[in-house]
Amino acid sequence: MFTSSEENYLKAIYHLGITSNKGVSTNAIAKRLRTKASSVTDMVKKLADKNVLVYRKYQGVSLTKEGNKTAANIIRKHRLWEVFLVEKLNFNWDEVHDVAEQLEHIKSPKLINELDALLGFPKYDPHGDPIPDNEGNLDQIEKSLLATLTINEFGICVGVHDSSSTFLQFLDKQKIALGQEITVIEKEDFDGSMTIKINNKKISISNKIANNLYIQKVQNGQ
Amino acid sequence: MFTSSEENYLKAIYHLGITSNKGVSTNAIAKRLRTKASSVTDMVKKLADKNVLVYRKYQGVSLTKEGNKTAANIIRKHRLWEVFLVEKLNFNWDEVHDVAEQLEHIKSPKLINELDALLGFPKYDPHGDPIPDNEGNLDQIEKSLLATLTINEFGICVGVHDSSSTFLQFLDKQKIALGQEITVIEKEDFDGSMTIKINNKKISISNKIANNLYIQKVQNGQ
DNA sequence: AAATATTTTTAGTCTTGTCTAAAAATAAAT
DNA sequence: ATTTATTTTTAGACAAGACTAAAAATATTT
Repeated sequence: MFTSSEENYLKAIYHLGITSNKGVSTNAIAKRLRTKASSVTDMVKKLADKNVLVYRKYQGVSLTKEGNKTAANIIRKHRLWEVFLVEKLNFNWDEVHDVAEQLEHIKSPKLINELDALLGFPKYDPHGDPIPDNEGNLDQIEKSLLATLTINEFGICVGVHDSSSTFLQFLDKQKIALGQEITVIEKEDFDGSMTIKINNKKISISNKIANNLYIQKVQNGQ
Repeated sequence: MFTSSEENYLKAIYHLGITSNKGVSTNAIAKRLRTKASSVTDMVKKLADKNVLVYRKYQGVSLTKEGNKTAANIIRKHRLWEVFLVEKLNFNWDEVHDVAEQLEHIKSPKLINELDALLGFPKYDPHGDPIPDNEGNLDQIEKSLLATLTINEFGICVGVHDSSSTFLQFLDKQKIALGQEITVIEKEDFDGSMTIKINNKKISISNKIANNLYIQKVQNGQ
């Protein structure tokens, strides 16, 4: 069994490990958890003793098979709780994160299995992120950042890269939501902004926005 | 804001304070929390500094108004989660306690208000214990221990005194559940056991059982 | 009321998870 | 290939919350 703190480290390392295929650095973990590098070194040694990660001094860490499964399970819980909050308790998608951070540490296999059933075995959380199954597997759909689409390409908005509440609230204001069809009308070379068609309206969005929205291409895609 | 540990102390003192109108003793708290008296003294000083209880050396403690409200709120959360587990997640009433002990420490007013609404604003938990409202008030119904009923008295089973899983499982086996009508047929002076009618069957129960079942009298009662 | 038993508190220690400051290793730059 | 910069680790400290053992206060007996 792991403490909440240990679970948070595992989750952080899992997320950071997805992008880099090298070991995850001490500093990267410290930054993500808003803690100090020295604290990370301490914890990482402890987790290595517990066989959930491999640690070589100055070389960063990587999760073992067991560590990976453990981390995926925490993320599974986090995302299922997010679905619950939105679907059953009328939370908006920008309100769920902090509560789910607490709920993810509750220990009860029955609880999470029954919750999964209550929610109808969802495959994605309210931000479009996939929910790992009990074995830690998650199905990755083919999705592209909106910024990478070319003119006339279109698809369904299926996720956000940044899930900060400021970004999500911005999307709410612009009436941009998951499941909507988006077509690229125009792209500006100068600042990377683009005009898109959504809800049968044309709106202009900055490059930063386009780099934080995931689209599942419907046509012209691979 | 309080730590989980502080909350557990407040809850314990609240429960112990209901019976005794004197200060709650250090040892009583220690026993209930399965900890040592010295640990209790430490924590009690800290809580006194936070103005949730009054502490005088060697005289035990009592909750302040604020402490009482805080404790009631934790119990409110605990019992609402218990209802959720039974009503929505197919938990049996003997399985909910440990999970609710974890869930009660989750911090989110919106979460608990929405949960309350989802459950239809229940007034009692699965063991028949009343759920405090947001102000910490709880409605106490008139209930008596089955052991105190006299022959031919009858009423509805509305709660259990002991909510250990062994007792609850015993009740399941005997097909005794909340909401059922129970009539006292016979009482044995020798050992305090009694014969009762329930589900149109006569069964014999020990004094210990009768001392752990709450009945709301329907007739002959006050 | 003195003697004994019990309860409570104090004093000091331990573990977990964090921190700061300094040392050591690695990476980058001239 | 040295020097400089960055990253990482070590060493030592601290707060929270628990513990043991001893001292002090309160209760109970006789």
